[in-house]
Amino acid sequence: MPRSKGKKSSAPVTIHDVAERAGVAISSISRVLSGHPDVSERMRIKVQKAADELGYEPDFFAQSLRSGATKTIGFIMRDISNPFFGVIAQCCEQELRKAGYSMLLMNSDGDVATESTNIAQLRRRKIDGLIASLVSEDIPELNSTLEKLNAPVVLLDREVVGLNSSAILANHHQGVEDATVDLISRGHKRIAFISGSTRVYTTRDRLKGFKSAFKKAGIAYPTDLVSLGKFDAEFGESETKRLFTLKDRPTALLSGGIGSTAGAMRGLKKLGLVPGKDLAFVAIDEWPMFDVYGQQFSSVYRDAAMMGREAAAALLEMISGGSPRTIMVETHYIVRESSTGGLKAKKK
Amino acid sequence: MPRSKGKKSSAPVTIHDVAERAGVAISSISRVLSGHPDVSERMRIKVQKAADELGYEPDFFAQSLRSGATKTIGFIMRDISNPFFGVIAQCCEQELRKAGYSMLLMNSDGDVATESTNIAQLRRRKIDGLIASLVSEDIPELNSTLEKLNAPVVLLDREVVGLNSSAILANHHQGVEDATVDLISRGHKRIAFISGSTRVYTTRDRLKGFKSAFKKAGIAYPTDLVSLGKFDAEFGESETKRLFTLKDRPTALLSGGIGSTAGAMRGLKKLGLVPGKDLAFVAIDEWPMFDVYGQQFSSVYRDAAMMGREAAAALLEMISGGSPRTIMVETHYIVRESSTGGLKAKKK
DNA sequence: GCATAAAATAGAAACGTTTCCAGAAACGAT
DNA sequence: ATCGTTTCTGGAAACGTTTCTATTTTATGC
Repeated sequence: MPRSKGKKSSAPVTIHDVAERAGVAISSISRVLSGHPDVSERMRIKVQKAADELGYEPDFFAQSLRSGATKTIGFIMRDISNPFFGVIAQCCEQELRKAGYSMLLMNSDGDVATESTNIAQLRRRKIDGLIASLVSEDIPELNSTLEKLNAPVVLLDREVVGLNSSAILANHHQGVEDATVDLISRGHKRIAFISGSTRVYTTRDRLKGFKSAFKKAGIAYPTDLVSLGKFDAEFGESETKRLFTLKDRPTALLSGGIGSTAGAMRGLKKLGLVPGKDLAFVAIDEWPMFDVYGQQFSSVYRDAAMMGREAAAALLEMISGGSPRTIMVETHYIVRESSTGGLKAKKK
Repeated sequence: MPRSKGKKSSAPVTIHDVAERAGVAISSISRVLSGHPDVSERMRIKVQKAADELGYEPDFFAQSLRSGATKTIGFIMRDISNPFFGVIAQCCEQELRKAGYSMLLMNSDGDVATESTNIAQLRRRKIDGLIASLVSEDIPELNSTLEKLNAPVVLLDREVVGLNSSAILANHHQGVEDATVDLISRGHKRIAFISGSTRVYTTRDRLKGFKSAFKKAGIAYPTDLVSLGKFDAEFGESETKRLFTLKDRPTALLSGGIGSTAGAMRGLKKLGLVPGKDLAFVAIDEWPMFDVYGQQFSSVYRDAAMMGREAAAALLEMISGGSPRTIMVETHYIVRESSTGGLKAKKK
């Protein structure tokens, strides 16, 4: 008689309790509840009844320990408070939940060490899959770290060579190129470009679009106005201030990533420069509500919700044996007020 | 000889492997690694060495199954893509991670049924604690559902009577009252008020501040201009349109919650009404970047980051045996351009 | 009715830990 | 030396499942 007789009603009910109540073996309980085919109708009913009466809920840890599947997906982002990532996370979680998976969320704070600690933690938790927006693509031990996870991986906006993972990539260069072409056609030559680290695809692909627009126009791109470093607001702000106090100051600005854009806007404000008037301005990635704020900001738009859904879909596919694949998400240049200005009434 | 000899190098290394390598019992491994005091220096070194050499990482599920502690915190929000909740989640996760906990994130999508499914899921996963912003406070079975979790709970901006949980409450009424008093003092009487469901503390406390401002001014508050229902943008937009096309249309608007505000702003835009000119406008809760957008929006501000940190702290405290407590977070009325306008050049 | 196959069930061995218990070694005091 | 303590260690029993194997029951074909 291993377990006390209902003394504490709060003691969780286990598979043994159900077996005792139904008068059958615990293996039969397991079989019924997991939908095993070799089960008689009589048994099914008897077990179901006992389980319902006791309000039995299988213990997750015991199940996972035995079966190996944890029904848990790791999700690593630089910073979930970034609304762009927030939308991705939300859509992703919805899809995963529908499929019976739960999401373990971790912020990397943009720090390589934190990220690697997080991955280690997720490995110990035996996650069934990982969705991540990595801090950097060229960490030496990255591939082995991810492979040791022994679980499918979906990367968001990252290209890691030699890794057998799926990827959701945005076609940044197209949108940025369109925007830059437009600015050039309006007469701009001194166009500033601020984005994050070149250690990630995002920045490299945006830069590609920027350069290619200048190439098409047959003019050299302004190397002194390209500032690549970090994605955070501080960097965006200080670089904006630096660039727009240069002797030969830019007439237009493209700022990349939601953090950079926030910083750039603050910087401009402090300099007393108004987008759409004192300079032309295009934000790469939209802040929520970009469409309704008083000031109309142009942008290079991409659909975060779709990226989240696609990431979930790709991961679930791999979990059920599918092969990794790369999904390309388009970006679109959206022209609003702020694309004008900056050219001292040259045309009007 | 229960386990194969290093045939597959990818086979995870268990406590048995370490024991074998160090030539000691598995119980000793466990004792060393969990920092048990009754362990000799010689043993400690020997075990540590073997564990390091093999790169041993304890299996999380086995640990949890045996010890009962999961080092996992559930986190339920209406919608993580809401930047306000995003900031809370981010700060919360940071604090919890520092303490060795991981965060299981679930969106309730503002739906009672989904929320309850999520809680059930978290119960099966035996979480050590829950932080939640509930859909509603008056669900009949809510208390028992949460108590069955058998884990400490911290509620965000919710008051559930008879539940032994901590709560992080924002002092909404103060900020809203200040804002309303200011609007009244500027000459407004027809002030519209849009916020979410009265089934949660948030709305009720805001309404309290709104009413109390009118009481102080000695005038009746405009019951026909108070619209309480949902927190989402659709509601905010349609109600704004309805209220501002009334015969006796309001001259000012307070919109509550980040979603409502988004909707309200869209609605105003579609009506061609400009905040700060055609009406006075105060947002309750700030969107990120409120300080830099071209249009300057007044707001009732509260510190989301602090709420996140406090929530984590309160939960960790309860996990280590502390008692539940209620933390009040102040709100502040921040006056910007949009507080002006709406009064047909009455004063100038 | 009987042999044979198929279906259903029970029992027990995992899964990888922690923790309890008992025994061995070390230590000081007599 | 001997005896009690204390300190340390090994063995084994949990934790709550799933799954393998063996056994019993039922169905099938003659």
